[in-house]
Amino acid sequence: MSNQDALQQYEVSKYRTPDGYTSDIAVFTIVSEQIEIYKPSKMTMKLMLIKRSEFNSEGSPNIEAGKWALPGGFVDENESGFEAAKRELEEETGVSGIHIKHFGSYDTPGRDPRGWMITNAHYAIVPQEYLAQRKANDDAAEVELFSLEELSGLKLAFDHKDIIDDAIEVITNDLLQTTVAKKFLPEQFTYSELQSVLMTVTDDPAIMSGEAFARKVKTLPFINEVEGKKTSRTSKRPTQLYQFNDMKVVKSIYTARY
Amino acid sequence: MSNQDALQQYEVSKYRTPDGYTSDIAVFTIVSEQIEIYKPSKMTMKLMLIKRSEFNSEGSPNIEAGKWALPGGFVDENESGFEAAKRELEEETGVSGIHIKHFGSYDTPGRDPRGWMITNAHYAIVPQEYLAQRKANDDAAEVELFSLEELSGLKLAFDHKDIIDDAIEVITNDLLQTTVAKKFLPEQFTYSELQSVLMTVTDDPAIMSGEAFARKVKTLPFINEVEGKKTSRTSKRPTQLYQFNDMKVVKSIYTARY
DNA sequence: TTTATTAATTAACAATATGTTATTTGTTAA
DNA sequence: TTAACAAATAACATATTGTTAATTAATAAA
Repeated sequence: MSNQDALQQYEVSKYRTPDGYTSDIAVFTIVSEQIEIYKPSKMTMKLMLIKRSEFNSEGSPNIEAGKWALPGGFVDENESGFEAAKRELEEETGVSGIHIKHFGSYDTPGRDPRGWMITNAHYAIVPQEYLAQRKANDDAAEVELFSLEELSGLKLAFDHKDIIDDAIEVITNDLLQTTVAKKFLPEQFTYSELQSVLMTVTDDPAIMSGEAFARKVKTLPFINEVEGKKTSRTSKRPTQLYQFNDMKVVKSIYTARY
Repeated sequence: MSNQDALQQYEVSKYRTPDGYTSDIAVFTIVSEQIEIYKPSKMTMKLMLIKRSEFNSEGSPNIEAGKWALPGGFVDENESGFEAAKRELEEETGVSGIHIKHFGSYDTPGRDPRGWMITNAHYAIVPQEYLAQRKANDDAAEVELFSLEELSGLKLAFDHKDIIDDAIEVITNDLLQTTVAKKFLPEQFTYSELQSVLMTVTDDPAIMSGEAFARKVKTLPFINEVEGKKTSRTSKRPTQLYQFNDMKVVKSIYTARY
């Protein structure tokens, strides 16, 4: 019996199938407020949410209208959920080629009143300039950036509260245990800029201490000093620039210091 | 316009929906071969695969027959993909209450010749005794444990090669960066047993060195010495037992040693 | 021009932690 | 008794960290 024959006898209609397949994206950005020139910026992690409108694009009343939600939408038949997320991110922010990563599936029965709906959750990292641009382009749409603390007070659509909580945990871990921090930084950065990014998700004293961290950055095998290149972004005194190389790092909790 | 009204106007049938929604499980176990009594066992990580049969339970010819595949199956309407994975794991191994974790969604168009099929991939950790039991119960079924090296030579169904590669990467990272190693160990274990588990996925010299690792285990905040309790499983000389506490650990690559 | 200011950098050094080799211990089995 | 051997401890040179202090290179105010 060949695979062909087996295929002919397979009836797709035999099983009850989901009523919808969507992708949602938690878009994170770090907003840096440079209080004064020649000072390191104060960085804050923010999440972009949209307010669900009263009517959808076809004029029908919208489900969960008025609540804040993650951007997202239906997956087309000829694309993967990941591709759909990329497409929707571009539709929402006008940005492509940005870091985006799948981190979970949400399919609890009853999570969406419209039926058996499955969503794939992704997080994306978008530099703040892009989002500022988008906001300017489409001022009517209700799009807003919320700091992680502000999120707890919001009315959120569907099970997006759960998805967002998971997204925050995942991005926190990834920032500390992988080199994604680079997606929040310019190609070349100072130790204090890297430090500020990490401090949006950790208060580890080994990272908070300026001298220790500055010394440590020089020894990390996945970061290179850019010889002779300096900037005055963060200090009057020109400051050494660094950049990530493409080394892959996995470090165990059994060899760490505590 | 209330949510109720919106719901009434929503037509489920408007969108093309997937043809099937499944869950697959990569079942890992560590096989320990104790060569001699009073010696630490040699541990090897293995993955359980099933050989797809020629005909399915209803007597119809089976798709991808004869190839090795991850156990799994269709998600029911009234359960989540995670619950389906638990159910299927229990059907396959007779075990419940075991560590199981979702790690990815696979939905590339064309991945399954039967149509638009979405699968959620999970990994499970099952102590070898359970699998030995299962094998004994159901000797006819083609179920086999493969070491990670053996996997590369196999003919695998669908995109299970990709899923398995991802599963191995995920479990490797989790073993090193979380405390899941405990799921491969008895409640109380010796430093050399923990070391053997970790050595199935790493060759970090800081973990391989007996003296250094034994010293380090005592200082890890997420592992407690079980005062006064010893075993002779691994040595003639009674050996100190340890156990994990429930501390949650996240350690950054920026503070590790290289 | 001089001086105050400040982030970055370097220095200094005690306190910890690690890698390594050697020694001791507790037990079994010959 | 004694050999064997994993575990445990010791010993010590080396490396890393936490901390505090000093220095540097620039700007901006006086």
